Amino acid sequence: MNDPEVRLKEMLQKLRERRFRITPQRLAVLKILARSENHPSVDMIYEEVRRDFPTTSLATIYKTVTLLKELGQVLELGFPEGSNRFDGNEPSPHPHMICISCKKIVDPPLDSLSDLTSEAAQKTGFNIVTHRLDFFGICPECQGKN
Amino acid sequence: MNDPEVRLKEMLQKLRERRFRITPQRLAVLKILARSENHPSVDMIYEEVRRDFPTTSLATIYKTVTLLKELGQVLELGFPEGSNRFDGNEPSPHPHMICISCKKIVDPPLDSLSDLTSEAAQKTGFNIVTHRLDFFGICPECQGKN
DNA sequence: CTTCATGCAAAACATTTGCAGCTGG
DNA sequence: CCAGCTGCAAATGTTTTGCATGAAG
Repeated sequence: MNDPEVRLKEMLQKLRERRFRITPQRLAVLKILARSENHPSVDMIYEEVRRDFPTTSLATIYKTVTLLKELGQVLELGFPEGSNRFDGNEPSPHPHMICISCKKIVDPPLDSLSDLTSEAAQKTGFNIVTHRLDFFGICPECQGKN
Repeated sequence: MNDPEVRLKEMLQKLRERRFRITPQRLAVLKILARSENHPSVDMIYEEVRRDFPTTSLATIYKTVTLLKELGQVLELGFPEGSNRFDGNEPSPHPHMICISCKKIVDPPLDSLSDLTSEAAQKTGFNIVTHRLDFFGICPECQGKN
């Protein structure tokens, strides 16, 4: 896991570079994303920010994560059947393990897909920009619960 | 590519096994999915079915693809930012190359991910049920168009 | 004939957008 | 100060659902 303090500084740096304002609401979102291991959804972030800033709106959370995504400071994992999840601690593409029971998302320690990516590019002629790899299954905790 | 005729027969077989009715609308959808190489969206299927059965509703297409998915006869590729795409010709999980410009989806000839899957399972303790691997980039045709 | 499928319209749901008023720098 | 942000509510777009009518077997 990356150092949350460092990640927070990097995020703030990117915002300042592009002359975006650091509002209390934004700072709260950044902090949550910088340290999160649990790949929060917009709703989870919203609930947490609300504890400190009860008037915050969902739209602001959406706007903030969208902005951070455009700055390359957060990785969005979109799901059609539910709300999207975000990784601000490690914003580069990497594989995810998703528990279909409790919806937990963890990062497996796997080697990169660079070989597979170049093979795919070479065989299809595509110019590959990014990728996404998700494994779906039952996490150890949920296996016990049956 | 699998033989569309064979795929169609397999699909019909599965429907009959479970005593689902073969309606003209369903048959039209099955045919499109069995032979499609282009991973059609519900809307694309809808437009095509409408040519033969102009009164068909979108809801019926949704119901049919959902049914086929439950029978394991179609693979759904869900996308949060747009409409989902379906592969009825090869319903098992496999990698996809997605053009971010023209939205075309093709199957690259890549070896399976079984090694990576077992490594991920072993390292995390997950019981892996399925997976999804997408590469996003620009297809050869769209590269020319700049 | 009886059960299941169709087609329509309304509902559901996450996300986006328009805009008036507020505020960071 | 004032450009850019917030918060509200309304809009969006895809997919789902309820229900009366129609057709498969």
